[in-house]
Amino acid sequence: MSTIEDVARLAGLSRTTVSRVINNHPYVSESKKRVVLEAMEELGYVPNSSARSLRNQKTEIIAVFIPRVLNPFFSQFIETLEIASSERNYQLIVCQTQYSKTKELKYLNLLKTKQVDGVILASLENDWSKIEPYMEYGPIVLCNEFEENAKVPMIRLDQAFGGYIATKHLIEQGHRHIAYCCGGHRSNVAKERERGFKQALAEAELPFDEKTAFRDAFNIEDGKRVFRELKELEEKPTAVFTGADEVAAGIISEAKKHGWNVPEELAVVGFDNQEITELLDPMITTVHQPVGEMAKKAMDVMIDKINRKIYHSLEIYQFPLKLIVRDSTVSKDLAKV
Amino acid sequence: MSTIEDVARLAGLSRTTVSRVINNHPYVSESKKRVVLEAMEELGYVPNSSARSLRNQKTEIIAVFIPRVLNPFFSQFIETLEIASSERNYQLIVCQTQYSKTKELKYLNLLKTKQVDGVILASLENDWSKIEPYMEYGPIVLCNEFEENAKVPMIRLDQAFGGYIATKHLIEQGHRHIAYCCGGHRSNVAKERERGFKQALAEAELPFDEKTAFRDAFNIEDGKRVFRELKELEEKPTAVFTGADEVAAGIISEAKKHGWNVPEELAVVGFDNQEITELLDPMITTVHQPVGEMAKKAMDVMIDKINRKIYHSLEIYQFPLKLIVRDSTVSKDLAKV
DNA sequence: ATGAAAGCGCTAACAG
DNA sequence: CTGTTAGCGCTTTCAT
Repeated sequence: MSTIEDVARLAGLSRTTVSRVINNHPYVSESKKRVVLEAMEELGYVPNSSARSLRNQKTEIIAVFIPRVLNPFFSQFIETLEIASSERNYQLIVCQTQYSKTKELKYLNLLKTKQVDGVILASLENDWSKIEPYMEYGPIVLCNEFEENAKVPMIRLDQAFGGYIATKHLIEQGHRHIAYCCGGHRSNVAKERERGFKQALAEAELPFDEKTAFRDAFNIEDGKRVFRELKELEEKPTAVFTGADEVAAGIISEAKKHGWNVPEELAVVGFDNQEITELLDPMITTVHQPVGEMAKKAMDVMIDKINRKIYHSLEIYQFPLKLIVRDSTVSKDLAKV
Repeated sequence: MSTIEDVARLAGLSRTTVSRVINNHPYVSESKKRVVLEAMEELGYVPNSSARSLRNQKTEIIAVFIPRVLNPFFSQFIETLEIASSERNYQLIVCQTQYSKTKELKYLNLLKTKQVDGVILASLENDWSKIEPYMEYGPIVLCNEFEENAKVPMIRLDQAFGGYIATKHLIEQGHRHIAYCCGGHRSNVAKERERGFKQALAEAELPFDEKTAFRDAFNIEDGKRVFRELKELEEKPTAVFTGADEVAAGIISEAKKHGWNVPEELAVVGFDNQEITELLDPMITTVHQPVGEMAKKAMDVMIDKINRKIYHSLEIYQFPLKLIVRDSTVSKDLAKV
């Protein structure tokens, strides 16, 4: 492993000059620059990043917190975020909190130990009061998940609107009793969706039925379970709003297995617009979230915070959601009439 | 940000002693140890990891190369790998090569610049001769993807066996003309599967039909395209072997849209045993891969290489594959008879 | 059992 | 335009 010293010696110059060449500083004559470049080439020299990090107090690494990668929403998020970070010459450390407060706190030490320059939180397990103190050590940006009274940049989606348009669509299809099925008790994302859901009901003067409200549905299996509970109910809903396409897919798949017709006997809306929505029969009506744009924005904001070194600043960037109507809410036969 | 110096001063001791306490070295009296611990606590001291990395020539970070996270096989891989690394107190940097040679090479510089302690390659774009030189700078471990004549640890799955059992199963169902549909021309994983596929055909004295061989199918869209090409053929196959559940799902979905019955008119086997295999109707017959075990083993081997500092060592760890028979190859009606 | 001092590889005042 | 020098925060000989 050759060092800057070796390069300097071979080039017959000082470390400073070599450093200047590496960092593209001005005031280096073309001739010496060439000599340095040749020496670097000959030695296969590359600057040691630990040394740079120590000296510059900057690692060029960003950590992103998510519950888990396997959740397609988060895979998609990570996919774009990694591309965005790579384009900006940052590396991305992925931290899976697995919905655990302890893990989240443990990973936050990356900021304290200066192993990363900043943290993008796409999920939130602890109370904000537990997180906030870490901002002394570096920028934290909230993305997707958010917190009403935190003074940090937040990149969010208009979840209330998402809940609203999906529910309104179901009401327009004539449904009067719509089950609510989302994930995360503490999650503000879920709370906002619920708010939108309730608003749509209220506007149509429909009551919210707590007996058909599920707040712990995250995956396919949960969806299947929800359907099984639903079908045992006295007063069965005719439609269900879900907070994830996987949950919707689970409900639909289980419903079909029990001989129910979707959407005729049970209409289902998903959330996220994942690939499976076009794979199932019926194809799933869902709410599209601009995950990629959100990820890119989060990365830009993060890098801005790192450069300006101002961490406590309330900035809100909100992206719109869009309803995508497919067959799980609108009968194909009906359409033909 | 307090440093080891601050702690030493507050404790009225030397940096050396503080360092010994941090690293749990022997020869520190209990009393002084307590004093140091208290001082650390009071200052909220945490060792700076850049300084440690520089001094110890170790970052405790591992990079993993995959084409992209969105591919469910790789999401699953990353999910387990991240958990495994976290358990061993390593951080994981995710690098998406996006099937690009240039990107792969660019990311390999992480090893050269000492930003990571090692690289786990789960995909491979460049010729091994381009990769091998980087082993001068740190360990490279091959996982999933492999290379016949590389002298490195390889953690692999018995892909030839996977191709073999899936194909044999189709033959046992009476199929005589089976399409081959996999991804990656250069990939040894794909080549091995093809070898297994051909072996099964050979044993049944069936010919391999190059006209129904697709070697560029990776996702749902590709699957749909493959079906559309298949159905225009003069001599249509009655079954198709695929290298990914997404591809299988695409084929099945498109086949159903065109009014074909699966498996009666076209039987389909997937690969990976992803969640969607149980979601579609028919549920997809597939080959289960022990991704989690592979990931864990890769992490263990990597850490062993880092600690022993021996990089060029040919070690092969192979995990078995398993056929999971569902409805996309065996008619449900037939089963009832 | 504890401390003084050197040095990991790099960058940036400062001086010239 | 170039070089000298100090120091980022830590660990580890080598003394004592």
